Amino acid sequence: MRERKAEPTYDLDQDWTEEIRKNLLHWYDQNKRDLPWRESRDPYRVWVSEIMLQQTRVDTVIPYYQRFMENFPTLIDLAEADEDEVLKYWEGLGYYSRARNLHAAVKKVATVYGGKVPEDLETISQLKGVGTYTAGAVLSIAYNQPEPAVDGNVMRVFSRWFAMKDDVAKPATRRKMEAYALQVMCRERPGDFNQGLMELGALICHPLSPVCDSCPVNSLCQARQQGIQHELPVKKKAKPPVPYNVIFGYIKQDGHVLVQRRPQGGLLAGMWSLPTVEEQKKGNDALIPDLSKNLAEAGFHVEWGRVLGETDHIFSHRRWKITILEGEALSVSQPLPEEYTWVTEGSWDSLAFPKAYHKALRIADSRFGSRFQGSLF
DNA sequence: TATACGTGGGG
DNA sequence: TCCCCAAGTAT
Repeated sequence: MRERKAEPTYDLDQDWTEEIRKNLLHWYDQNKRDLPWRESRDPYRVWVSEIMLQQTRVDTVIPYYQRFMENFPTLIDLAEADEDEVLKYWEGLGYYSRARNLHAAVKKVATVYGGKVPEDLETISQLKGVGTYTAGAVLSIAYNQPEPAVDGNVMRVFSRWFAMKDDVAKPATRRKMEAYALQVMCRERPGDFNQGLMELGALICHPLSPVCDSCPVNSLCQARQQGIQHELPVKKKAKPPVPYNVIFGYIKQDGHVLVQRRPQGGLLAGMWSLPTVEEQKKGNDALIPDLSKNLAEAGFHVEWGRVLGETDHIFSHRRWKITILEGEALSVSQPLPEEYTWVTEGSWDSLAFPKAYHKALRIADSRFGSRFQGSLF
């Protein structure tokens, strides 16, 4: 067992605790949604769903989860897959490190743990991409262990139940919430209790307009009693995205387009792209020599042509103002550097591209009138 | 501890 | 258009 750090304990009123468990579980039994990952308690299936659901809406995840499970029905299937295939099934979901970490972790489980997802907190927490929340979620849902699984929903619910004004953006606040969660936890039904908390946050205890009239525990909620449910949770505002000028090179030769795998770390790590340069201050024109230089260092000499179009793409932390520039490869590196490859124009769905590049490829396709038909998008 | 890391939906 | 948000983790 992992040693929990010495967190303060909160001696909650016993009657309050029992009533909240009873009301929450009863409400969950009556109102829980039919979701694909609730059809079994297979630890692998629970695990995949929890990774996909990180910072991602349920409605967005459902089709991805179904496609993923049809193609990788068991942990061994996923462990034996190529990383490019895994990324292809993650294409468009975002936070792509989740997919690479999950794949690496599943391979470790297959080889080191005999294909069985670890059942103890210490071991499962060492797997890539499995943090405090995911460890608690898998252990409670799949293995019925009384571990807290405190996500954004649970923090919102708790901040209201206990009228807490701690900033939920701070890691220390979540640790405090986990201490509360351990106190309130239903030891008989840990998985349902954790899911009930999250379901309440998702269906009733909304961020902006909580439906307190429909809440099964409204009489037990301190924020409601004080009429401050709309003021909670307290959360520090995020910084706005930083604008960047970006150029995508759409470089052709003999009906093929040059594409490049992005580096293994950082933004869109490991995904395919068009050759790209980005800069905060330079204008787009000033960026062209940088792109030429990058390509020359890889052995490509390019003559630039028309601007094919422009588009914007907003990440959580930066905003790309993209110019798509047509180019013709005059001379080509032999052999082709590892991170580059040629794709037949229009056949983009053989590789996994993030959304920003899908936008650009769609613009280029509309220019050239090719009949691009992506299989997923 | 604060920041990087995607994307899409809704008010 | 803008802002907030959504089942977090790694560093």
